[in-house]
Amino acid sequence: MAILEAGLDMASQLGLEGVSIGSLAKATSMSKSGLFAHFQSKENLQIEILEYAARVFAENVIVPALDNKPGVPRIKALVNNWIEWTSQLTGGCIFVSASADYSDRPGRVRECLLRQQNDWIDCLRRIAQSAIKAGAFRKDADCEQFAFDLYSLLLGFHLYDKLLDDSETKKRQEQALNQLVANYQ
Amino acid sequence: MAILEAGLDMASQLGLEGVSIGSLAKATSMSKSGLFAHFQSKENLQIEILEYAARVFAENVIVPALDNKPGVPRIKALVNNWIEWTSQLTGGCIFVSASADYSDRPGRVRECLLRQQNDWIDCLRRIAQSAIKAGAFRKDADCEQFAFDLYSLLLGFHLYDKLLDDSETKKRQEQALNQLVANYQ
DNA sequence: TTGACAATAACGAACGTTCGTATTATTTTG
DNA sequence: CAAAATAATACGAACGTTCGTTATTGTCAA
Repeated sequence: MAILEAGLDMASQLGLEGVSIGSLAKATSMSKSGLFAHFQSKENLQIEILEYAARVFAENVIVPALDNKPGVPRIKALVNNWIEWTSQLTGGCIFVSASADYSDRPGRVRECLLRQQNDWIDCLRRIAQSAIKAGAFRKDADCEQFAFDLYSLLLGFHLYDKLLDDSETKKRQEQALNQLVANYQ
Repeated sequence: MAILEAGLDMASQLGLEGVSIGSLAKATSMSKSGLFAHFQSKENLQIEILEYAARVFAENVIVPALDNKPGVPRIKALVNNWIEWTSQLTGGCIFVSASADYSDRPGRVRECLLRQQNDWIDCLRRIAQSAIKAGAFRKDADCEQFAFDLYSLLLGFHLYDKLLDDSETKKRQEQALNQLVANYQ
């Protein structure tokens, strides 16, 4: 859907809360009312943008990573896909900004986001499990901890990359990832 | 300043962009115009909130951490102070949410935030250097990398703690910190 | 020591704009 | 022609901002 695509891009720049019906209508060359008819509230629009983002995310980040063989190749592919995903969105990963925005804003949007983030962390955990099964990680490696560590790394990269202009950020990320993987081998 | 204190709390919940003159006036039992006269624009208000936050942050997080002796004690104190800081603010660390908000929103607010974040990362780097000098870290430890790793860890903790309801988040953070420190010893 | 005057702070009212939403019309399409 | 999609128009509320005014405080000459 073209509206959601524009909405996603706008949300990545201004945050989900910054997407207004009027500005999104202008961006899609539609009338405010015509666009509004598609959703029935702003909350619905926000949720549909989030779910659209999750579909794009799964398609571009998760699925192609699973094509790689379990262990380090799959992990590195996932990280690179994630970085590619954040660099395509003008203002960065929508889930990162939304997580900050909705940390204390109850409602259906937050619940949706929470579900998605739990799914994502589950995904990271399963990737660690597949690494164990493939013999790339220690048998007793803590998969939940791995998910925490890896997500933290991605968040750190995101902040460095989007806010600061540190030209060495990519190197920092690679070094951290190598160390992280080593800690679990 | 009482206005800035209320503004900081509001900004931690709704983001810096979510602080409106009207709502802040209501929260401080002032008139919109009376409050507005203190700042001369919303942008000024946002910047003053950020700078107030930086003062509180330095006073409650950085300064008391420096009372501990260099090395692991100082690092753990800093981390614990940071966590305490984020838990006091209703909606979490204002710098984290602002970093997400202003990753693609040029202007004076972003410039101010960028300066502050560079200062913070410098602070982390210096703490690693003091750990080296005290013999707690390897002589060739990469202090810049340490700053990246530690800040990433804090960001991961922040997301887990504020968004998800993972009761094991504190344990995850401690384990990650122990591993992180070990990597540099 | 008092009276005049400037400065400061806060006020309520209103500006024009944008917000999300509702109702009603018009167009497009099957 | 019926139905679905889009547009037009309007609503009340909130937005940031400006205005003119009042109340309080501090300064300084008479």
